[in-house]
Parts: sequence; C-alpha cells; structure tokens
Amino acid sequence: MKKTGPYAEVIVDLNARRTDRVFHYAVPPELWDKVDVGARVLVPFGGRRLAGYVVGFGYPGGAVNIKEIAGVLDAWQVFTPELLALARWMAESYLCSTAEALQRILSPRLQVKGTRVVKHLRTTLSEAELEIFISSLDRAPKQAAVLRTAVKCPGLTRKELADAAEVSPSVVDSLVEKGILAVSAEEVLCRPGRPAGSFAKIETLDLNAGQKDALEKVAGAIRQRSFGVFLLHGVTGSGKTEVYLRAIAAVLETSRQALALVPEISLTPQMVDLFRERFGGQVAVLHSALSGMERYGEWRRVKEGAAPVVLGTRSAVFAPMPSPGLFVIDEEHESSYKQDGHLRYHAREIALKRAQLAGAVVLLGSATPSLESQFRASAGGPYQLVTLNERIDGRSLPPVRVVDMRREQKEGHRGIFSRVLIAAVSRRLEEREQTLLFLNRRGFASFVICRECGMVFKCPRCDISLTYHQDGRLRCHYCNYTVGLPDRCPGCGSYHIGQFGAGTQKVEEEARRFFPGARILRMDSDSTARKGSHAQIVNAFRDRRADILIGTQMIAKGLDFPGVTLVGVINADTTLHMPDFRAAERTFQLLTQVAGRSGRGSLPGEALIQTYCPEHYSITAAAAHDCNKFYQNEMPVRRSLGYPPFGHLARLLLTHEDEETVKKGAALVKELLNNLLPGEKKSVSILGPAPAPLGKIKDRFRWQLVLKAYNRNLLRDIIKEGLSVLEKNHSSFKPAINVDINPQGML
DNA sequence: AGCACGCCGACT
DNA sequence: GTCGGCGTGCTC
Repeated sequence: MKKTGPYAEVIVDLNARRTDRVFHYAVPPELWDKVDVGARVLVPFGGRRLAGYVVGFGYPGGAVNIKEIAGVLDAWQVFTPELLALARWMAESYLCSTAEALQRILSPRLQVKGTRVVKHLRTTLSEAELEIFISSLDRAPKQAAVLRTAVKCPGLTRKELADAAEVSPSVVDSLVEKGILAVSAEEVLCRPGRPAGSFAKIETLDLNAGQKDALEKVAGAIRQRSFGVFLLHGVTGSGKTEVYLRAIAAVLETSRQALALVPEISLTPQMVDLFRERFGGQVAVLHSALSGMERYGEWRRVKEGAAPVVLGTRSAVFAPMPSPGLFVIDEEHESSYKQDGHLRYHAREIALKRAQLAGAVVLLGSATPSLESQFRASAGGPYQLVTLNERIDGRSLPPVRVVDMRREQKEGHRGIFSRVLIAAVSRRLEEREQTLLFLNRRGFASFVICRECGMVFKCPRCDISLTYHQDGRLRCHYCNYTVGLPDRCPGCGSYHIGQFGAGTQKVEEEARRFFPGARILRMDSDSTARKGSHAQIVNAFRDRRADILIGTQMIAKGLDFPGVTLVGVINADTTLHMPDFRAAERTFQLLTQVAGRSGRGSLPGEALIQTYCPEHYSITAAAAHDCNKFYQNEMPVRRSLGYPPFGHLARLLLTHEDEETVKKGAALVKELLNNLLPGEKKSVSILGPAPAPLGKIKDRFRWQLVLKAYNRNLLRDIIKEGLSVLEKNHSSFKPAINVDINPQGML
C-alpha cells in the first residue's frame, strides 16, 4: 500500500467493538524504514502499551492528540493487503473485531516467540591469504584441516565444521578467536517431516476422458486469472486428486501459489506423499500436529514464496501466499472445515472470499458435496459443475443392503446385530476376510423412537427431532416446542417406544459373544486417547492382525483397508435423528462414505445398513449411491422451512453459571431483537429461547436463540445492532454470548 | 478490554 | 472527614 499521509493507521490488538477502528500514530524517524502496512507495532494506548497492526497511512478526522509508535514487533510485513481485506470481511461477517480476525489469520506465527538462531562460520581471509596462512600452520594440522573444510563448505555451524574436519569443536573455537573464522548469526527455519527430495517426479499417469475435461475447464479458468468456483463431483476412486495436482501445476506455471485443504492430515498421509512426490521441496505442510517451530518455518517458506504449494487443514486456509491462484478444498462437505471455537469461521467460505479478493480459482471436490455447493453448482448457479463418473480402476461401487430393524424386532430378535449381519460377518470370518462395524457416535441428545414402526417424534414447526429430557418431556432445541412423552406411539399405537442408542463398548461386548473366535479391535475416542494408538490400531487391522474393527466416524474417513469386504452400519438412526436440520444430509454423506470402505482390494465388497427407518431417502439414496436422489428429496424440505441453502441461520448461544440468568437473558435478547425488526412482516424469524442440545457444559448453562432469514446481510446487521444495543443499554448483562452465523452443528 | 473519572455508603 | 463501591466513557 502507498503511504498517503504522515501518520500510521493502527488497529490496536483488542477484541472490543468500541476500539475496532484505526488510531493514528506518528512514526519516529528511527522507525521510518520499519513501519509499513502489514507490520505489527507497539503503541501507547490509554495509559498502557498494546500491540497494533499498521493498516495504512493517513490523517485523523478531527483534532486529536497524536502519540508516537513505541516500537516494531516484526521486522517484516506479517500480513498482505489481501489478508487485511480478508480480516475486515471476517470482522464484518462473523461479527468479531478486525484485531480478532487478524489474530486468527496470524496465529500460527504468533505462537512462536522467536526463531532458532544458528551461527554459521566463514573464513575472513581471501583465498591467497588463506593459502599463506595454512602453510604457516604446520604446527597445527587440525586447524589447517578445519580451514580447508571451511573453504570447501562455507556456512557450516561450529559442530558441523568440526565433524566434517574430524576434529573437536574446540579447534574451531581457536580459529574463531584468532579472527580467521567469522560467525554470522542467521535465522533458520524448521521443516517438518523428512526433507523433501529435490527431484519432482514427472507425471506419468494418463488422465481419463472425465479427468481431462475437468482439468481443461479448471486450468482454463486459472489462466484467465479471474475469480471462479468449480465443484468437482466425483465418486470415490474417480481420481479427483490427480485433477487437483494438475490444476496446481497449472497455477505454478502462472507464477502464483496454490493452497490445498484436506479435512484431517493424519487420515490422509497418502495425500502428503503424493504432493511431495509431485512437487518436491515446493510443498509446505501446515496442520495442528506440527510443533510451533515447524509451523513457523513452513509459514515463512510460504510467505517468502519458497513453497508455492501449501497442503494443510482448516487453519491453513490463512496461509500467507504472496499471490494465490488456486484454492483446492478436498471433501468440501466435511464439517471439520468449520471452526467451532471462538471465531466460528468456515474454511470453505474463507477460501471463497480469498479467491475473490485475489482473482483466484476455487476447486471444491467431493463424492458427496454439501447441499449448499450442489445448489450453487446447479443450472444458472455461480459455480461450475464438473463431474467424474468413472472410477479409475473401472470397478463398480459395492452393493448395499438395508436391514429393516423393525422386522427383526417384530420377529423377536432384540439384539444389536440383525440375523443378516450376523450371517454376513460369520461368512467373512470363514473366508478369512475382514469386517468393519460402524457405529455412529452415541447420540449426545437422546431421541425417542417407536421400535414397531420406526416413527421418531419431530417438531411440527422445525422438522427437527425432539430431544428427550429428564423431566420426561420432549423438546425442540430450535423453537422450544415442548410436549409430554405419550405412552403409545401416535402412529401405530404400539407401547414399544423409548430411548435409543448403544455405545462402542456394548457393540464390542456383543460381537465377542456372537463371534467368540474372532480377533476384534475397537477404535473410538476412549481407545485412541493415548497418542499414536490410533495409528497402531489402523496398522494392526491393515496387517490383518484382526478380523473385525469396531469404530465411530473415525473409521469412516479416508482409511483404506484392502482386506475389508464387509462394512456393517449398526444403526443409521442416531445421525438421522440428530436435532439438527442437516441430520439427513450428514447421514447420507456418512453412509455413502462408509459403504465406500468396502471392497477396496481385489475382492468385491458389500455394505449392510441396519435401521428402523429403511424407507428414509437418506438411507435409500445412500444404498443406491445416488446423490441426485438425495438432493431431489432434501431440497424441498429445506425450501419449505427456509433452511440453507435457501435461507440463513444464526445461533446465539448464551451461557452462564446460573440457569435463571441465562434463561432471562435469552428472553431479553429476543425481545430486543424483535424490537429492532422493521414493520409487521418479520424478515427475520427468531426461534426460542430454548436450552441448547448440550444444556450444561463445565457448570455453565446454555440457552440458545435460532434466527432464520432469507437475507444473510440483514441477519448479520440485526444481530450486530442487537449486540450494540445490549452493550449500550444493558451494560450489566451477565451471560456470555456466542454468535454463530450458519452453524454446522448445534451442540 | 482496561483504566480513569465520578458521585454515594460505612469506616480509621 | 476519607476509603472505596462500580456506573459511564475514552483511548490516536
């Protein structure tokens, strides 16, 4: 940015709405060359010193008492103009301060206090002088050897030089003392993992017709250097990764950088290998398992353009590429892209915004795209749809059988495993093939189901499953609709209604009972609490040291077990009846993914889904591997209730130690927001207050308001205004408020 | 967010 | 008489 005034415009590092604006500071002469847009500085502010971000240069509006910048915190620009624009957009759309957004963007490097400084040694003499000096060293052959090595390999450290000359480090020290070797301190960047090979592998695979077509479209847009979004919809094994890799190569040809996001690095180690094979040392890897040093090192390599290919998880979406040309988001529907901490951003949304700011292309890839993305990629939408229908290996997807648990029940089989599943597992054990038993996480909120007809109690207004509470009543977590639990099913009159759900331990227990000779492994958050045991279990199973693996979502994602020919879903109902409008979508995606785990080796596979709702479209569509069928069924539901992608939701979560205080607070906020809404016809509907699905966490009670609107900006503005009124007129307001615009889950 | 300034109750 | 409660208001 150009300097347009003598004063630096600084955003102070405070997370308050009131201070979220620029303050002007004079730049003292000794800092002239160091203070620039993108620098972090230290400024006096209201009697104390704060960190601040320089965002521009200019003059203050009125007459103010201008102070001087006290110092600089970074000797270089830590954020680019693009990232500053992003921070401002984030502040606006996620209702946080610009400083908070910048903190999030910069967090990986701010966690590191300094860098490791390594001292390099060089000779101070010219070559001729050195020759003479060395010849005078016949009484000190070791020093001569060190000097010869130092000439051959300049820039070694004390230890390295000593090792290379096969002498002790003290010999090096004496030369330093004499002034023959000079020490220069240099910052060294730490690199994670093994060093990348210097030779990038040449592309050898031929693309099939679908891949070629997809790549042509994407690469064409990349060369245009303008913003564009592609949805790459390809079944498992259709070769999406190869399209990503070639698109990245196309970006590199335009001298720009590419960022690829994956849901979780630990589940996709193959991806890292593929990237390193193809792009060698040009790849930087960014994810949460890196040490602070490693992360900082990679961050710097990206920032300096040394690593034009970035591969990482959610937070890597803020990687400081100097001029990004492509953002790839693999498995774009994954909920792990949504940050659920304080600043609830969605990495896909961030990538879209960055691409728009930078004139870059976004490539969203998935076998089961999110409804939002599918909607936007439908005819006339802003995204372009590219489809990969063929699988690379030409194999077909495994057949899926749906087991009707109501019938099992009726015929007197009350166990967790249906007869069909028991028979299927037994056959695998005989054939010495492997089985995956998949169990959705135990419902955090229990729902009530009729075991005779499979009916689940739902909110008449919100189409959300009602949650069963201790007081024996059923409640909607969106609008707080409440109804007593009847003793008979209103659908079929059966008395056989009740809570539902079994944990992994229970399933393991049952499995051991039914299959006494089988070697069984269990993988869930309990059994993987110890670090590394996740990998241990995975490896043990892959090496066929077990016959059956029982687990939760963890085993659904990314893992590749060639020996598995049977995948069993114990019950599809727990996810299907989550109190969330996305429950059906989640279920479809999960089931499709789980079924894809079967038959990845040479033998054909099969999947079995047990459920009390066998006719639900989430289940029938997943069984048929039919994305379109699911889409056609789900869209009308979303449309009629104004849920995304047709409308926008926001959740205001209020928490406090005292339940009455939160409850009253939530009611007050609702009233306040209602008063802000113009006219009789409400453009934003406010549901609740209702207790949050997880009603109490760490001794704090949680109540929520759900806001629904067709216009996202209006929704955001209403909340923003509401919060500022609250701040102004109700300064003693006790509960903490957390705003989540377009929440993914609502725990 | 902090830290000041400011106007009303129980203490050396 | 003062010490201190935390309500409002500002910070370049």
